[in-house]
Amino acid sequence: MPRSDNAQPVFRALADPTRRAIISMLSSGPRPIADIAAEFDMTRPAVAKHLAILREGGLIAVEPKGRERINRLNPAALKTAADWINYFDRFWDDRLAKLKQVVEDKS
Amino acid sequence: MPRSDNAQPVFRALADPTRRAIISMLSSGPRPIADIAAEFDMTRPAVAKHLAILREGGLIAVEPKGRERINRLNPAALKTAADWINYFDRFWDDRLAKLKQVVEDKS
DNA sequence: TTGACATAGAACCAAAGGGTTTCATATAAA
DNA sequence: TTTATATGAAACCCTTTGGTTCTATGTCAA
Repeated sequence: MPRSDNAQPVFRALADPTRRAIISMLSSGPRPIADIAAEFDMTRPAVAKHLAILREGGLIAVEPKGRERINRLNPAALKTAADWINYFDRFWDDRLAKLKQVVEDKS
Repeated sequence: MPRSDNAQPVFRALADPTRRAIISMLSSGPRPIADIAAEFDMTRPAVAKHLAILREGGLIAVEPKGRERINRLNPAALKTAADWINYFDRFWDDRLAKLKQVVEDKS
């Protein structure tokens, strides 16, 4: 029986497509806000709000660098959500397939 | 680069704690609505709305049975979200630990 | 067939969410 | 030191969300 309360900020952060896109984007490297905002069809303050929510979920960390604020992905925070979801794997059980996949990815 | 668009209904469904609790609840067996609603401090129509959103995410299926409607968990739908999240595992890489865990669980 | 039960569904409401514009502030560059 | 840049933050707006109450409908049981 997974506890979801502590997972709430993470699931909340993941619920918006823009925020998921930001996560993808930051997986290729840290970026300042304006740089991120440039990729979306919305204003910088809107993106800043999304970043704040991602921060609340622990999904990104911010490092001030001069007048910029560099946003860096913290993928480990996804584990909270992954743990919750993966608990239910046992109910449709494809553990063998998963084992296979993990082993193949490793090679 | 994970595609998140088709995952939207699932992530949306997972974003609410009540809905995650319903998922947990249904993992121990299918139930009619009133039965589910009895476990929460809210009205039955409120729970019915949550069930509708879970249905939109494909997370539950409904089978009419007489005057009841039995809600059954479809855990496979969680795979959509799991795939998206698990993609980022490579960025904090504990693949060996995961392999170990999967193997141990299997035994 | 009449009455109780399980649910659907509409109408409504307050709060949260996702966006905007505008203004303030700190740092870098001229 | 002045100016431009990167961001923070407030105020506001419309839509969505999560909840309610009330009413309607279909099915089971007397």
